[in-house]
Amino acid sequence: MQRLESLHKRFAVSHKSLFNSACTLNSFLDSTETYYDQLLKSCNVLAALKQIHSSLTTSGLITQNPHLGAQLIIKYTKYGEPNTSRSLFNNLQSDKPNSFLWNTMLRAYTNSGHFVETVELYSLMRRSGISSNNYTFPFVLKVCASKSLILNGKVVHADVIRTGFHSDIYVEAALVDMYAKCGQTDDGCKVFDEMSMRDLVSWTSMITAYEQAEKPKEALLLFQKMQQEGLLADSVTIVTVASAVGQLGDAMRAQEVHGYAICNAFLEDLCVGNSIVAMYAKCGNVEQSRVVFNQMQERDGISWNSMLSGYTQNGQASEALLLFDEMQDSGCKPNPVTALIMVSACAYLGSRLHGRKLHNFIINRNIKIDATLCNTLMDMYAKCGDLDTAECMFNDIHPSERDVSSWNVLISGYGMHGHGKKALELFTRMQDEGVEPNHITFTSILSACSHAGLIDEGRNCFADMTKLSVKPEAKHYACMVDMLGRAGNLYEAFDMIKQMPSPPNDSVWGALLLACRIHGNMELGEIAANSLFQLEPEHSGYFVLLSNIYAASNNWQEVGKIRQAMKYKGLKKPAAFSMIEYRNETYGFYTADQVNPYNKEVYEKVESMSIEMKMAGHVPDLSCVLHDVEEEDKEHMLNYHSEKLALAFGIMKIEPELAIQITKNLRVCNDCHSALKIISYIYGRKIIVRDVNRFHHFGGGACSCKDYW
DNA sequence: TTAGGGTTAG
Repeated sequence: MQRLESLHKRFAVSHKSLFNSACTLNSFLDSTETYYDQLLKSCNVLAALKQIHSSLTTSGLITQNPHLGAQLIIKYTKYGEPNTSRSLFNNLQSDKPNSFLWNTMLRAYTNSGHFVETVELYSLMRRSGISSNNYTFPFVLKVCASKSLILNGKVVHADVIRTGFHSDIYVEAALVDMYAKCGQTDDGCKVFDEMSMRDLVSWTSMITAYEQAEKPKEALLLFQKMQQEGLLADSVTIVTVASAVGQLGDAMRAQEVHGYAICNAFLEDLCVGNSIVAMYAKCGNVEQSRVVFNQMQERDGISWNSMLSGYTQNGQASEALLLFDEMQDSGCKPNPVTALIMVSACAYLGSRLHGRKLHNFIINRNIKIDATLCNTLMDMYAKCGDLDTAECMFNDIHPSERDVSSWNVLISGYGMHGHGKKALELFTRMQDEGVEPNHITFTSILSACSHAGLIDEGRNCFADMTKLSVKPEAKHYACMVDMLGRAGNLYEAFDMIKQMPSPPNDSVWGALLLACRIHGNMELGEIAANSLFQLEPEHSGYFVLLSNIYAASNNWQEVGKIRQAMKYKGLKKPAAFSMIEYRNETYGFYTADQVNPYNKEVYEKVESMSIEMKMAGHVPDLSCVLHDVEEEDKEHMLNYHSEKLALAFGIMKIEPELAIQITKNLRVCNDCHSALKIISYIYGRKIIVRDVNRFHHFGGGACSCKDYW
């Protein structure tokens, strides 16, 4: 309070000398603002402004010097009184109209986010015959850029040319930015190419334009050209360049950018640090992200969010959960973006416990649940096996507030749980309610048809795409190939790939390879695998699938060759891992796990389950063991698959009336799949398994996937 | 005596 009183005294002293000169006023206004800003955000700066305003009006100074009025206009708007600014502006300009005051009012509106008012005022300015100048255009263009008002932007561009300011470096940079943000990169490029002089900001604007248009190669090429012309980047340029490298996913270039930032001391800039963290994560080098993150002198919410999302993107959702705790310990408050990232992490993990806890956290912390967060929460529940809650949330959204993503999430939720018919019903309902399906809707519905084996319905949906002008992309073809492959129509699937308008990607060939593995087609399997080895030479999963095909036909020689190739390339099959939740705790099991706390009990149960299954007629499917070993050893290996260990744990611990839910990081093997079916029958238990592709609901000796997965 | 370029989520 004492500090506040002294401020008031200083204010009074300055106020007395205020009439002496305009210079005193400006510095006074600035100092008032700074002091109040720093000391008390809620302090009544407005009262101070009003006092000054009235003194200036009484003395008549305000009409003599336009800059005094301009200061008040800017500050009134800044402190939440745009209307007071506007009436002051109206009074002043009716007295003595000049461009400077108009520019000031435009500046006040633009910088305080009153975009509609900026556009309206500019329009009034034109009608009133006040001439615009090089200061006018950047403000208006900035609004057109941030609101994607391309039509208004073009009108302003015409005004720029008409008034002869098209060679002003500030106006040109603003034009480049406006076109870029309106998605018209080519027009922006044209302005950029025609510039007679370019400074760092012009170059950065154009580099950003390419980066925003997801053309990272062009962005980086331009960055190179800029350096060739002898310009040194600043921190803003580096942020954009880092983002472009992230889009490209080029780990080598990521190191170069990082090096450049270190050499030029840009890393001290918080934004640069954040962008480097995000860049490394997008290039798959999340360890390096963490190193940079740990080295940062200062961190804000974006730093934490970048690191959290880096872990999630790279499949290290558990690390994200740990870091989330650290974030709170450090005193950084999670924001809605943090919530979104963490909900996605829980969805990835398939952890219902963490998901629910997080949802409660979001509610308790009053984090606003907007449409996106709501949809992500629904998605999380569906992916954690709690489709009921996802449905409830969907029903709770007012019909007028359901967007296309809300429908997509639920359609895809039904799909992954094998409820194809329900997904189709929802697909029809959304259209009846006037919501247009987009490319994601079609991915969800096609995949739902595929999971449920609804071939004809799937074909119809694929045909609907053209009718609804949604262009089929590779991912849609992948769903179709998966669906046809499931039905055993391998050659029809292969024909579909050949007819694709764009080159097939890895997911398309991957779907064919999976179908070949299930139906034991070595000929097409080899074609698919060879294409995959060219497209994704480092992806171990495809090697494993092909070796599965050979193993199934006892072709151990080929299996050996693949193992050799994998060894040569340094590829390893990721360790199989299954997770189960019991009474607020999460338990994880690796294959042949020797470290879990229930080791002895679990292994005893596995052995007894194995006998029970045999008695019920289960024959171990030894083709699932890739190693060329004795039959008896193979059977032993099968028993210790991670999902079987988790299952044994679940049978022992989880109350009989509750479903046993297991999440696995890879695809469930054939033997485990039949074992799960038979166990569901013997023990009369409901077992839900989420594997890398979908959910399997086991009960009464059958699975919802109808044995295709 | 006013002006142009930036990072995180899906």
